[in-house]
Amino acid sequence: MAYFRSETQRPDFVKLEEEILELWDSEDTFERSVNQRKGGKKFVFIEGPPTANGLPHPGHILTRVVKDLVLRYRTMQGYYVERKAGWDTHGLPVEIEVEKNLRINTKGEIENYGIEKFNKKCKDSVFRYEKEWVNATKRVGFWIDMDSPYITFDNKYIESVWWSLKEIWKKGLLYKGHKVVPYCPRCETTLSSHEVAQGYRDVEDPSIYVKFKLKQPDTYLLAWTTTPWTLLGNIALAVHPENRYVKVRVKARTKEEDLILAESRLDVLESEYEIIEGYTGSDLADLEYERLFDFATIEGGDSQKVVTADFVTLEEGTGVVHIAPAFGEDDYGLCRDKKLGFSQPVNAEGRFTSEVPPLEGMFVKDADRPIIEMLDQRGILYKEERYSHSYPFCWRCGSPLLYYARESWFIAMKSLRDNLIANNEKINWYPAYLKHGRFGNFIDNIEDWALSRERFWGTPLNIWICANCGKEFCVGSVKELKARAKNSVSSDLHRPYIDDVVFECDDCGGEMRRVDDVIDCWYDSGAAPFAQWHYPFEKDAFERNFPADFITEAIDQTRGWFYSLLAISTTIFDTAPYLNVLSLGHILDEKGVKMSKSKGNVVDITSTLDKEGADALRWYFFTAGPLSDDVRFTEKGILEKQKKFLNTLWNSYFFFVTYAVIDEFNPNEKKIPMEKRNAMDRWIISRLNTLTKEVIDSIERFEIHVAARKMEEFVINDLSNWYIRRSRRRFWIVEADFDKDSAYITLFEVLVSLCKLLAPFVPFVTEHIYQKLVRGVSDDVLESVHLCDYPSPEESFIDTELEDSMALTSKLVEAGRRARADAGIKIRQPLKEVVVVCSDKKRKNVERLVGVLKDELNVNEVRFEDDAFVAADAYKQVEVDDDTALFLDTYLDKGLIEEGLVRDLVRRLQGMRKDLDLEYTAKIRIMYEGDAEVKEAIDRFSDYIRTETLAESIEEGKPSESGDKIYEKDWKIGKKEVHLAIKQ
RNA sequence: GGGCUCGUAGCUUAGCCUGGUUGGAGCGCUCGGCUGAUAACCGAGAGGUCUGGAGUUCAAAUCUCCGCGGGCCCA
Repeated sequence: MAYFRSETQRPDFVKLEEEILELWDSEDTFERSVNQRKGGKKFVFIEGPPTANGLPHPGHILTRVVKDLVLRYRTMQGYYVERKAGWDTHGLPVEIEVEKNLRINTKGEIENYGIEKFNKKCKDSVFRYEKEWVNATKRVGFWIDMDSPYITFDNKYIESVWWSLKEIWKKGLLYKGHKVVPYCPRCETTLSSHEVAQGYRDVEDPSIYVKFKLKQPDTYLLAWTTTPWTLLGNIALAVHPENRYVKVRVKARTKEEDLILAESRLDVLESEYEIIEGYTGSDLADLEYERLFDFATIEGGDSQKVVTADFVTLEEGTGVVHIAPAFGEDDYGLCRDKKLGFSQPVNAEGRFTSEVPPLEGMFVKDADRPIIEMLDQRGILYKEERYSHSYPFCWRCGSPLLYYARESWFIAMKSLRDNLIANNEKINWYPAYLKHGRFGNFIDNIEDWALSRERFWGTPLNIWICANCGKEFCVGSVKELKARAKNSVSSDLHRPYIDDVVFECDDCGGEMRRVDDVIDCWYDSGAAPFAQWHYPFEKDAFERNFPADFITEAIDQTRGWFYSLLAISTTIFDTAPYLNVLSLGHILDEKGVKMSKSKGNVVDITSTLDKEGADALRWYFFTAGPLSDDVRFTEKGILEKQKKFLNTLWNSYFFFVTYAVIDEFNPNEKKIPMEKRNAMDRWIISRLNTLTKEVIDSIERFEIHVAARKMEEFVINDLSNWYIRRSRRRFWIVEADFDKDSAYITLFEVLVSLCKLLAPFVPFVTEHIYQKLVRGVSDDVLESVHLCDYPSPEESFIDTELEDSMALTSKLVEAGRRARADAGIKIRQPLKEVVVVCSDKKRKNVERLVGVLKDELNVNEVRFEDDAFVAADAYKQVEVDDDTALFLDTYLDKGLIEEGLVRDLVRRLQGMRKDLDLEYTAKIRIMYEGDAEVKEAIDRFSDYIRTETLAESIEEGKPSESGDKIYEKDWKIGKKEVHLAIKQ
């Protein structure tokens, strides 16, 4: 009885994968792989939650298979690896999708439509592509628990987020300030940076040089701006502290006047000038000037003075920069740092308020012209030009965006800078340069986190303020909310329900109402380490799972999720929330350009999965290069992986099964100790164990591509093209044989180990092979390769000397083939001998593998000599390396020629067998016609020919009949003509 | 505009950290060979201004600086 089932030679990998998916489903293999490790060491992973309101693209697939690889690997190593899926569900992108569908644009329109209905639509929309995500996730083999995922819009999740915000609030780190944001005055919406980036266009704007009068007669600071309307909000003028500035005397319309500007910007002056004085920027600090427009009220500090700022450049303008904190982020930050005042003469629609009577109600961009005219009339416009630059416009409606200070809530991250830096030190970054590079630089210069969003669909900001006395209160739980509420509390914590909840002020008895804002959805996902477990309302799961051992996402998350996790964890727990972070590159199209919807070059991953399958795709990603590098996506590349690697692996397995079936080989009955196996066997086992070591080392360093490439080389070169090719004949022996058993048991062991090694990388084909090789054959074994332990190297099986010997032998084989090619003698022609001239040490190494050398070079003898060897004329010499040379005896005697002829005949006969597609074990009868030399050779070697071709007889002559059972062919071998016939 | 990162044969890439034999592979191409697991394999060959330039050095793909191009983040 056969122990193995025969196998198809050309697998349909896609079908195979679908069958494996069904197997895993029906046997709960994933759940069991996790649960059987319960009680073992923990390996904690956090899923960075994707948003399911768009289809998964190739980049998502990459992160999913990398996560899967690492988690399967750790699981097989015995770790208990829980894997909770997560969904990111809040935020502006979701709202924008819904707005598009409703064909509305502005906040006003949303309010008219109804926040309740709007948020319901948002909630429905976030799982629009859930099915596609779940399918893709399963299809590529990412094992993660999608049945009980964390969802950021869940009440429990929100409650945990509220708890954390209250912790921050209690520490006094949550405060209200202003944030300058890109703002569309028409849509009345702030835009995310991603949206802003979409809308840059080159435009021409007025650029004006304005004279700010100092408190000395006829002396002015000359400033430059491309947004005249912002002059109404001017608070200060900035100069660079170290730059050179000069006072120059110029002729104005009627009189002379003095202007101050940067020395290197003097060429902006249009008239003759005379330099009066020079200063550095810091000399100018604190100079006071007269207010340009005396309209808007200024609150909260000084104004109309010169300050220094490092961001002032000398590439354009005058080196004197007009500062309006309401309209520029740098400006706002500078005024805050220098404790200057603030003025906001523009309303939410981008129109001047009643504080500016001459311009009241006018849209700011339309006010540029009247403002320039006003300045000109007052004689303080030095000159006007046009200026081309790129400026952001609203991607929806095309309005120019305004940078605009809005009230906003902040987390005081700047005050925690040292803690962030210290906690970052606890994290291993892959690649390492991110730690002190991009990420380190970012937190070195960290700014406070603008947390609030004036929007609808998000976690409501849990702060209530007393309308009467201004007292703040932050709610930290649902229980607290209910306890404080004067009215009933909805079971849904979202807007608009939460907006109706009012408290009574402890201090004055006034009515406390919630601020209108929701929070940044980056805070939601950054809270995942605890919010996914509903901490602290439920404690166990979080305490087991913090901090995480591992997270991975693409490089763009450096300032996104990687940061928000660290920021929140630092404010609340003052520790790092993850210990290892692997940053991945992006997927580019085949030209090396990023994939984007607008370019239309996004590859449809499902078609790849339907054609080449998940293993080929995974293997392509894992071998393409360092995971931290961008990778070009080409279908050709994936197909090549399937052909080269998967097919070779398959064929190695197929070869084994084919002969194991014929021989009824049973691995359970044969135990052959390593020392009794031949050198070839010990070599491949040694290589396998060396490989195991290298693979583990590489995975531990997250050098996934190194591990994968080493395995690929092993499969193709060592196993398939060397071990199996060299060992083939051992499997062909018909009768029971010790050496044959050694070969079987060795190949079997290698294949099974290899499956385990490869299982985290290509989980489908390895599972299939395991099922056929192990599960179907032996009782009492684990039901899945993914339930097995990951191999660990068996040091006693590693024989580096033997590996070196084989490497040298292989070099000698190559050299011998070169010599044959030089001499024009084909390999099929046997030769008398080859002489190897080398050191004693090498000789000893090669001697144990001399059979391999003889076989590969088709020579009858291998002889070793020292340097003194002098070759006869017939010897062809080739160099092997520095101290090794090889001499091939090219002399052919009659016997050798006959042998060669016979080899040629056998080769033709084997070809004919293949033409007939005969079973490997089918017997044949041979008839031939040829000259006397052919007959003589065949007579002499007839035993050999019959063994090789499984012939029962070999006769001279032509078959008398013809038909299906007879196959005849004329051959030309060298100069001889031979007729061959095969009878079945 | 700023920061970070990548750029090696037609394509995919090793080597770069720690400078030093004629810069290795694979795919594709040409020629020859081999072939009863393999759309495989083996040998020879063509194909490289190692993105451009400058510098450091006895010596640079490798270290430094300045460009160019791709990518990411931020303005």
